[in-house]
Amino acid sequence: MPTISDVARAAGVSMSTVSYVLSGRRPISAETSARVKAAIAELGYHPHAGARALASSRTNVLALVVPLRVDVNVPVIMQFVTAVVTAARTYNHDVLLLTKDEGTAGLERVAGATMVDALIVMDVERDDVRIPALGRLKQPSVLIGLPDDAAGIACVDLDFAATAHECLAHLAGHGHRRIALVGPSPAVYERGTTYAGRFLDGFTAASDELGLETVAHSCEPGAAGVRAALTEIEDELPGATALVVHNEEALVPLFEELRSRGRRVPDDLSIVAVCPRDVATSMPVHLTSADIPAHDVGTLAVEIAMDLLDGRRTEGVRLLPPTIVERDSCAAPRG
Amino acid sequence: MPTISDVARAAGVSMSTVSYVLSGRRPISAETSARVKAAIAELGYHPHAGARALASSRTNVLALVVPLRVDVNVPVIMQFVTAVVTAARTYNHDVLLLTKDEGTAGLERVAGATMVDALIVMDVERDDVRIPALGRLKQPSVLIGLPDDAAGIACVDLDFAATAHECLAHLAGHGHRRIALVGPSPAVYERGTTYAGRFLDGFTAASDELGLETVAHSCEPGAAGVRAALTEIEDELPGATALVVHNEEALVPLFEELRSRGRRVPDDLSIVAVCPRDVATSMPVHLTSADIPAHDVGTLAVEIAMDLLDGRRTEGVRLLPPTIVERDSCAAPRG
DNA sequence: AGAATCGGTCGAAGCGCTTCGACGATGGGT
DNA sequence: ACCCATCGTCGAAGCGCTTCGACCGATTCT
Repeated sequence: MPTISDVARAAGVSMSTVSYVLSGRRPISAETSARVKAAIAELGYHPHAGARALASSRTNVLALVVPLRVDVNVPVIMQFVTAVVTAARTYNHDVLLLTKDEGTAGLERVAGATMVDALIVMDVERDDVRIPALGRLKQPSVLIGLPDDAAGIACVDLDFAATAHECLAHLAGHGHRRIALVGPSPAVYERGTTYAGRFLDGFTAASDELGLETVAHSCEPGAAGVRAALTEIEDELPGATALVVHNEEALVPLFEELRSRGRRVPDDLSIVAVCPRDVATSMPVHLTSADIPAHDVGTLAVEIAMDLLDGRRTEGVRLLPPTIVERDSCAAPRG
Repeated sequence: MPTISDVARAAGVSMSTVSYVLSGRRPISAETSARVKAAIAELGYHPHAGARALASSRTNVLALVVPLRVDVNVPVIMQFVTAVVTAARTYNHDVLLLTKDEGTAGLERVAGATMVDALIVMDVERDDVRIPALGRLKQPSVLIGLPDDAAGIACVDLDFAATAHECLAHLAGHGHRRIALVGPSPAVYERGTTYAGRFLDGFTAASDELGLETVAHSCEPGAAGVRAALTEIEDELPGATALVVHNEEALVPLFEELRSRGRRVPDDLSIVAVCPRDVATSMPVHLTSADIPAHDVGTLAVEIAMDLLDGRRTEGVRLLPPTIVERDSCAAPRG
């Protein structure tokens, strides 16, 4: 492995000149620069990351903390991850992957050891213990999700309240007045990630605003859960003509159940789902859906991290606007 | 951030003693060791990763190259990833995540910069251009998958040929003699990952060995593809009583199609699938399936990497034996 | 014309750690 | 009683890089 001094010798300059060619922090003449670059290419020189980190206290690595809970959102998580990695690369950074189960200790470890310049944390909970820990680190961090109190840490997420509003507005636009929400399982509401609650709040608010008759129900996983939810909904809001489904997992059993009840989508019942595009299009009827913009959120998280590193931009909460994609699951209510 | 010399001063010893306490490379008396550890805890000292890497040429970081192709196997990929990260942590290593689309350049970058001690590469293709590049690196690597020529690089994968054999043997055990394979889409066979071909070879060989009548078909994605495959199968092997499905994506439309043809599982048709456990149990009938042991493969990959780093174990190919989990999709053929 | 400025380069210090050789103090073997 | 090994510790070199101050020659300003 050639070192910077090999390059310097080969190019007939000093080490510092090579360094400045590489970093651009001082002007270097075109010829010198060319000679140095040629030497670099010829020797196949790569600066040693550790040495560089030691001397500059910059690692060009971002930590990304992912939940490893293997539930239905795995593809969405993967979308976040690839978005973050890809975006990081455009800023010449790499990504160190941590799992949530390492908890606070993991954050302290990589930050304390100066392995990373900044941290991006997914799956942040309402009252996440990691937030105070993050605040103590010398590296900046950005949260994907929205805790109750971000304590001044930057956050990015989809605007779930606005998403609920858009879903209802879309259905109202088709003429629906009686609409039910099939929400996540009670476990999700309890678990602490706030998106379910924010969606529900938005749903309720939009319902009032639009003058709709609505009911909201959580939905236990599995066919039985769906059946129960549907039954209760018919009980509490008889004649509902549309469903907002904020529960990816429920989608398949929901279609099964609707089929067996003889209700056709969208003829008898319209549906708007909140789920990734590919899930929406993998259903028997392609669903009109609000996308989870995992890619945008991940990319934005990296951009904020970079801004923070450069001392730009003050922290704060960024809620991305929803996008509803119209497909085949909405129609005007019957009669 | 306290440094090792702060710790040394606080404990009243030299820097090297602190270092030896941490690494255990030289004997240190119990009292000294205790004093040093106390100082470390009190100061909240973390060794600087870059400095350590520079001095020791060990980074304690593994590179993991993942495909970012967002197709149906995303959950499986995620299982690999979490297995690798978790296993790496037990060896006190972290994981740097690279995407396949960076290709050879990404490998050379992180290896050249000495950011990692070893590399684990997923989704290796038949004639993967990254293999020669990997061979040129000074770091060892391990492949997940099985190329035509591993060029001496260690490989880990499920034994797909044996898996096919087990699937057939299981069905034969139930009394089936006429069995069809619903394979991956032609694109998968062409793409270059070898598992599809290995499964097919194993299927054919086992068919002969067990004296079965079989037919194998690729299956285009989507409902239409499934319908076509099923029709051709009925044509070429009329009266087939069982299916081996090596195509996760086809499963949902397959059930739809069987329902509409009035064929019940397992009463009229038995099925063995090759897919993750959760996919198998998310079908209308819980499928008897051969698991993709992503967790084991990922863990083993890390173990091999560690062995390689310690100069232990010679490279080679490790094919993990399959496990068939019996559920509700197999019965004796009718009549 | 002399001072101030700027572009381009060099030398050296120092980032925080590991590791090698050295050294005194013990203790066992003979 | 003497030599050698071993244990426990220290000092210093050096890993490969960045960056600061200095320097020199060429402009530019006044």
